[in-house]
Amino acid sequence: MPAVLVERAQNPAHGDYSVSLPLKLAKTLHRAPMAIATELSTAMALPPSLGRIALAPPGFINITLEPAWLQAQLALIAGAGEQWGRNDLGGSQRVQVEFVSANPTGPLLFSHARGAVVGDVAARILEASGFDVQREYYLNDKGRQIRLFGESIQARMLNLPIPEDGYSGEYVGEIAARAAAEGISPEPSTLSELGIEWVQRSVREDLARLRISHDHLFLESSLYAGWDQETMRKLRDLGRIEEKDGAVWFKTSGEKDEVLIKRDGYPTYFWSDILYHRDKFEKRGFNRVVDVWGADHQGQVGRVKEALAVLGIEPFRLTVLLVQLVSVKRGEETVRMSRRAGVGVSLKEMLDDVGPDAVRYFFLLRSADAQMEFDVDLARRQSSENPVYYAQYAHARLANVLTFGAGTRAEPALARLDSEWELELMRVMLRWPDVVREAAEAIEPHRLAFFTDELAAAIHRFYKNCRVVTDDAPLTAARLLLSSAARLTIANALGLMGVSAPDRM
RNA sequence: GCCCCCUUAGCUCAGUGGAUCAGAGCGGGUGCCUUCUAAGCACUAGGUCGCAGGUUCGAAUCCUGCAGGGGGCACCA
Repeated sequence: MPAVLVERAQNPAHGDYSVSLPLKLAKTLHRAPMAIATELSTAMALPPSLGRIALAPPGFINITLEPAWLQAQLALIAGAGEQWGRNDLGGSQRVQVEFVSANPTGPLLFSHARGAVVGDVAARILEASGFDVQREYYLNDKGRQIRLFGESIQARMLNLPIPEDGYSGEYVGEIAARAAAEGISPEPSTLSELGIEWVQRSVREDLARLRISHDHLFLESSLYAGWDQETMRKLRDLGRIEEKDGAVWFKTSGEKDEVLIKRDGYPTYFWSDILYHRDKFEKRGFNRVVDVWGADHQGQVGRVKEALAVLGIEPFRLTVLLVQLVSVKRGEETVRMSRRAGVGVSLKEMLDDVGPDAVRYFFLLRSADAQMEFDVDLARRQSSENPVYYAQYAHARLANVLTFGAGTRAEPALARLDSEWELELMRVMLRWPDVVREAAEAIEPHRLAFFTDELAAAIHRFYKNCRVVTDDAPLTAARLLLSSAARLTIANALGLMGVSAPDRM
């Protein structure tokens, strides 16, 4: 028995909803699809006030919503306020979204911002869908990179050569200068602490400008206060641990095993990942966890999930969003961001250049799993070509007209909202709750941006073709109600994306 | 060699089983401001949806193979 019963009609000419079940049942029932459609449609007993049913070959049942029903929704939408579009998919399940989590050895690059925006909006979507969400930042505050970071600062303080694979950015000099000014002794461990503090402040500032903040900071070092030994014992009991060549290995079910603790005594990132994720599920009891990682970490997904399975945690509870690379296009020049190569544009620079709204909206106009090119010249333009302004302008126009018509006192003549533009606008905005729910189910933030763009188009067409404030008070009142519902819808959509919805532009 | 993502209009990208679905934005072309913001609207693009097979009543959408781009496959992070 096919599961999907009612879906959105793909073509507006076919109505609002479409049922293709007859086509799916035809084979198993050995009956003509149209005959099944006829039978099903009579059994559906759709209230006539809601919509009407039509059959279409080769076996579709189409449902078209009645204008009166659409019109009656406006007051409900306008009255729902911030609740409009929210759903209860999550049923208060606890879900953690972990994102950004870059090594604390340097300021954020623009490429980090993509994951930051995707993670933040994923969190917002899940919140709007009834999940109890925690935003977590994971801080790698131990390990080789941290030691190198401290040594690099020390080298700058003492005018020594920077160690091999060390950090050479300008900010390292700034940190060294500050340490010197405060009379801090040039010990690498002290200096790395100071450096992390400095970097974290910079990261928080950049993220704040992007309207992102986390609920919880998790220190990697906290995993090594007993939890590591406890987990190691458990894996040992499960027969998954082997000591070989001076290192500690995790025995996988596949060809090659994985090192957990290196010969030099340092843990691998894999080991930290295991401890960290076990902590999330077992110690802190999250029902689900969403991690936002760069695409270059793709290879770790499988082995982390395998380790979770070994520890008795169903792997499906962990969703890893792999965010693909970003390149930055300025004029004719394209810069590919690469962490390895150490080239890249800083987030701060881009925020200064194009502002948070454009950064957020542009990232959301691409699905996370597609590599993207960020067109700086387009994002920077304070004019019509810029998609951000298109959506914000739709909101500003409605806000303006609502102010302009605020004195209207009349019973809205809802039935007169019957032009193609008015009905189209109602149909688009009524999709909003489905968009939120589907974005939550798929964890695909970009769906919000594509919906917003469609909604903005419907708003602009309505505005162009239907004068709102006129001498005709009942019609004016009706159109103001429509404007109010539409303004609320696009405000909520922009709000879920963390993009501002200005009243004036 | 193996694994993951991508390959759709000049450019950047949506759409991942359904019926005029071959789309949007940008760029290019042409119209539209005496009335609530023209940061807008209306027309205008002929792209074998990388290629070849397969499954299906039906494939951009699923399967297989191949090609191209990117990312992984370390006792690196």
